[in-house]
Amino acid sequence: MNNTDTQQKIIDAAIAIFNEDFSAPLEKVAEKAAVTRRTLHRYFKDRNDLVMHCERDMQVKCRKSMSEAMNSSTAPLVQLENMLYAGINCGAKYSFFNKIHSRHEHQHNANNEACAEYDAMYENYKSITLQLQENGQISRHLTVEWILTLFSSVINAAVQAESIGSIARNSVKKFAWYSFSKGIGM
Amino acid sequence: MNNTDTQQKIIDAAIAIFNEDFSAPLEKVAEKAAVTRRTLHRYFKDRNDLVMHCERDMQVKCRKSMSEAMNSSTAPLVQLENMLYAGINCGAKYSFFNKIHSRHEHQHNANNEACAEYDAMYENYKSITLQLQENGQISRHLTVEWILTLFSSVINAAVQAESIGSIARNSVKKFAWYSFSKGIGM
DNA sequence: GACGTATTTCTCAAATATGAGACATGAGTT
DNA sequence: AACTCATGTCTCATATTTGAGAAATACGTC
Repeated sequence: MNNTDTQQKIIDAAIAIFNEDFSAPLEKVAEKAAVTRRTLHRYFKDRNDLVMHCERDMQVKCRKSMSEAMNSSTAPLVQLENMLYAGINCGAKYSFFNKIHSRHEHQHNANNEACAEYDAMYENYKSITLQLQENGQISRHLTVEWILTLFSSVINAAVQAESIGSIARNSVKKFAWYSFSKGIGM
Repeated sequence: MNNTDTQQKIIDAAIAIFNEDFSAPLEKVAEKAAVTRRTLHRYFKDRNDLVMHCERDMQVKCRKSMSEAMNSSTAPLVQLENMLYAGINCGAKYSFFNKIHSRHEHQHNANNEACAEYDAMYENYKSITLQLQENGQISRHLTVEWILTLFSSVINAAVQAESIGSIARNSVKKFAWYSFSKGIGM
């Protein structure tokens, strides 16, 4: 196995584990990644280094998916739908990225690259929402903040449903979009 | 301060902390509860004991709120709305209770009191949902599982929105019910 | 103001988590 | 078969977390 593969495998495992339990011992990450703790430490100096790589990875992957969704159309509604699917596709990467940046402990710093990315996503999203509200395509009495919170929540729900496997994989996205779009008054 | 007050204060703090970070050091719980770690240990034998007390507390509180909601009416729709509000009122207690019982690691045991309670809530909820679907009051093409997942997610969203304070406190419940009810095709 | 109880402070031993060196192993390359 | 590179194994030092004893202190009550 290529060494960048291993590194990525560890990062993916870490994101999955830390998303559920941020202070979980690195042993669990190693276990999930099917490597030794010793190997993990060869790739990442320490816990903090690993977390930073996770953040970077999430930032890059989420940005990529989200901008693809944005570019998929000029119609805000289509963009929004594809952004929802993009979030679901990113899975834990999206969930954790959001969680970490909306935590209380996390004090925001616009100079930080990941924070800037989060801001950018937020702004993109906000402008689409406002446009839809102005056009009267979605409810005007909901706040943009609530709509964003709901957006993340529905993605979480979908990701969770997929991982539990309680719902047919191909139905999840349809359900998610149905519930979200109706939920914002479409 | 009464000693049961202190115990409860610690449990509440623990639920809030563990909900966000399950393996967080007990120091953080003590800090949140505004007591010394030494005091915490006088009330709880060890970490596991504390977690068990948290589970028990969540189980009792959630059951109480949920059964009140159930008894508030015989109309499924009113029951459902009040169950949503009940969940939001329980805050982290509801979120964490759900999280813990729907985790992968957690293997379910119907003999366990808390698990039984979770099952009971689930069944209650399920029967209401099915009734509404039969009556044609909500969409029939969504599965009960998805509706439950969405229910929990919307509660999480509301709880989070309240704790962040990004949305006026009295609006949150209205938004949540609006989005949830529309989201299930009402 | 004395008394009992809860809590804090200080301290320390045990348990667990972290990080890394030294060497063995094993798969793939030439 | 000799070589390389990634990974595993075994080991150990250090750091952090955990749990509890002992004495000091705060707090309400009588």
